[in-house]
Amino acid sequence: MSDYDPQAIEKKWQRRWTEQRAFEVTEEPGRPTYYCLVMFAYPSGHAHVGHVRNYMIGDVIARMKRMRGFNVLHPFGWDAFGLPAENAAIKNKSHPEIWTLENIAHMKGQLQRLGISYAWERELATCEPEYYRWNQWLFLQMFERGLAYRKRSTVNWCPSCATVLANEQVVDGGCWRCDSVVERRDLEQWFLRITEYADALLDGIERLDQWPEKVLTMQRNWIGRSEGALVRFPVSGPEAKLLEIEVFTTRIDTIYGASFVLLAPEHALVDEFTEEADDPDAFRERVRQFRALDRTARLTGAIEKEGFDTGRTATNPFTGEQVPIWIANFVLAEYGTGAVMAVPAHDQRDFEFARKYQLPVQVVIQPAEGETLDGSTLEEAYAGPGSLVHSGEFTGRSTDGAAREMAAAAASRGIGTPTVQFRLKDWGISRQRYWGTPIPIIHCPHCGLQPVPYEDLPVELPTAVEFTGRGDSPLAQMPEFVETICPKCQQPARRETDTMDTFVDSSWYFYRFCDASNDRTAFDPERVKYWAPVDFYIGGVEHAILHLIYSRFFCRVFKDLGMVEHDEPFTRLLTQGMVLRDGSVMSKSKGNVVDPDQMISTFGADALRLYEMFVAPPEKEIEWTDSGLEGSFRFLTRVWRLVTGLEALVRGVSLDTLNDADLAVRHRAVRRRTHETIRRVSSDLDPRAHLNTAVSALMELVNELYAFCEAEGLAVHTGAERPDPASVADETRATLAEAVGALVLMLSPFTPHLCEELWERMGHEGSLARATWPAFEPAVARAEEIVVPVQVNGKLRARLTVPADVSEDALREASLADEGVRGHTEGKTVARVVVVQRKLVNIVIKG
RNA sequence: GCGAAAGUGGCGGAACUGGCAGACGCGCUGGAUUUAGGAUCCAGUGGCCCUAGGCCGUGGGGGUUCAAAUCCCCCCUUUCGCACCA
Repeated sequence: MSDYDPQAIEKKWQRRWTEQRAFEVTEEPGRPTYYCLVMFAYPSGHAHVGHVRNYMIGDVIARMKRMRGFNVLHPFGWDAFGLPAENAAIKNKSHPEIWTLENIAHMKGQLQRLGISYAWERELATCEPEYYRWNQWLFLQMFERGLAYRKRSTVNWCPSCATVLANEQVVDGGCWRCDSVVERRDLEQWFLRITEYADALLDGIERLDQWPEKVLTMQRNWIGRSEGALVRFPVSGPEAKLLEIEVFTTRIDTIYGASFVLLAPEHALVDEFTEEADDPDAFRERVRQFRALDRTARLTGAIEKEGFDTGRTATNPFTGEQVPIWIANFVLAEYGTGAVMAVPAHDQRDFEFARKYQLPVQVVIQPAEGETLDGSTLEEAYAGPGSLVHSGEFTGRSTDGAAREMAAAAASRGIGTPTVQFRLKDWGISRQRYWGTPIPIIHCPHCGLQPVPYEDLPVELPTAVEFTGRGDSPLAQMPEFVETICPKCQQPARRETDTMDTFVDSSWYFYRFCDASNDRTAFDPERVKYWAPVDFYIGGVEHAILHLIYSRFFCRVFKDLGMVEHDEPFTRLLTQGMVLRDGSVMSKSKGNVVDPDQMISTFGADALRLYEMFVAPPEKEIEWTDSGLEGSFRFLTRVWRLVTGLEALVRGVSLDTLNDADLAVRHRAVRRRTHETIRRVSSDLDPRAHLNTAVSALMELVNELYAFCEAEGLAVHTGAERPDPASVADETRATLAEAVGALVLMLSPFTPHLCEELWERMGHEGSLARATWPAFEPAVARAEEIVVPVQVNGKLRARLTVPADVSEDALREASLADEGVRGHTEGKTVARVVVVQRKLVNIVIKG
């Protein structure tokens, strides 16, 4: 029987933490700081045990760091703008704010029932004007610096969400949120010039040595830097019309093999050529067909490569030869210049195209070894290194360095320039929806785009809005919002009715936490300097390119504004694995969600917390199992029985008199285990963040203490009776007091309620939240005797118990003399004895 | 197709720097306690051989080494990322 009652204990301590404001923080100069952050939450309604895992990892780290003397900032907030709120409002004929605030209240309750040690006084929600006014402020700062600008462009349009998506939000041609097939639309849009920082963002990756390599690779790919050259091919035709096709190539070293030029169907010259074609209608129709091709298929390469001859030619500026100009469906208008030089011998796509349409294939690179390549017999393009052939004055050069040299040559002849291209595009932030930050711009028919004056911020979202679900922006339908006065000429003007992408909100919230209630600026740079950058950031890998690249971009903008001093916002990143059930991610639609409240009411928050930390390392996916949770609960019951059973014995016992020299072997063994556990748990938590093995070590300590108690005749293991302190030796009581104290302290980041309760029962004053992490004493942990395995030819044959300070020679002699070993060495020649001090002996024999 | 990570008992996982493979937990088996069940406690639990004892064993094959889950090469599988980016 156990009287462990998690519900009562958890309620008691949660109330006490709140009353004592145990986790609120202020700046304390001179103390080391630690900023532990979990990605804030979208208030979708209910947190499930998958979300919760993220927060628990953060809480264990935060609590541990606090006990190790750090001033820990561990805040939480809400990524509260976004489409689901609006959709729910349309469906329920309600208001997004009502839905959002209700969800926040519910989820906050869930988190509080888990006993997470947040600095709740810094809680923020991005839908509050007190927050989003600073989005507007930052937007205007960027507008002033040309980092926010407006342009007409073809954009990704999600028909279901009725809004624009950034490139980063299009996944496999579908909307990242609802999976609808993304369409193309031409719209005037606001962009943030993230490309200005493309090189800086790429270079910064090199210094992110505490980020998972996987995330860095994804960011590198996303930025997609490639060095190459722009080269102009003059179009042949009437001299009055000097047309040129500019191509981007990374392989200018193959330009002597460029035997035709390919244009994207959307290229500007295509319309020109259409008009001048022999049969403009037929030409136009073919172009139309290409342009109408499914965009997803074009982007993913899922279409057959096709093209047609424009009938025009251009001059290869290096060879002077006339090469045909074709239009090809696989050439992308949005990358480079929308035109490419085709070198079929050395590019597989061009090769397939050339073979299909019988276009010439000229080999200009010969590999150093193997057969000599021949354009007429080639079976696939050769893209490797080699030396240049048929390349005019460059013949004989190695591909190594030739590209740089030839780009320079192109530049000096005025036919091209070395250049760098990025796959990264500027970030389109306009959204034609209501529930987001209004873009603080006024369109004046006379003065053009006018920023809303800083003193008029925030531009607040009007509350009396109708949600029709019609698809156009609700704000655009509200004359009282739209109609305004131009701040410059005082004439009637119109407000911008688009709102900002919610990723703007989440790109700097970690700074706002440092100074959450500031109503004069976004944040005080001094306060951010005190806490930031974030030391440990924990969240899902799904944000590897979206949120994490935008935040790195904003960090640089703030640095240029003189508001932050660091280069990177997040020093260490941990991407936690998802919690699966029946092999798939938990979701409402699959009906496989595990509700934390239900688990809490059965087993308590502590058991849930422990289970999620113990089952696997934080980075790994885990499969939810009820029996695993039961096992964790069982362990906590064991801890409860052990500590409450010993409570009277250890209360008030001084550890000062503990001295190994006076102790029996069995007591020394317990102390050794205690300190060995302190060492292991400490390093498992920090820096390794292997929370699962830290828990294992604590379980081993508990097992050892049970065995010790049984051997000492202390009947705690059955819970049958509580020993009388007067009948137990002082050494035993002190040994147990040390062990149990360390156990409760080290377990407390995982199961804080249980440990607080036990700590109090053990007679300690004050909350564990402010207690000190146990100190590791190497001298105690060091064993006087060690067990050394002895191998013969690599096979384990004996274990020797020897003094810890045994000499190499003595160990060798003892090994050779061991009876079990001699059975294997008898009559053989010992060729060699490998002795690894304190670790192992390996005897190598022959014959 | 390219790139990265991973593959260890019935299951989740451990083994940190090349040094006792399987810690810890789940599950299972046996025992104690109990009217019974549950709970609890104790013991056992990689496979094979009848045992003492031994042999085999970290996806498969090869290699380096006194010694390999760990390092190298080839192959297989899974997961993730990228995918006509010129």
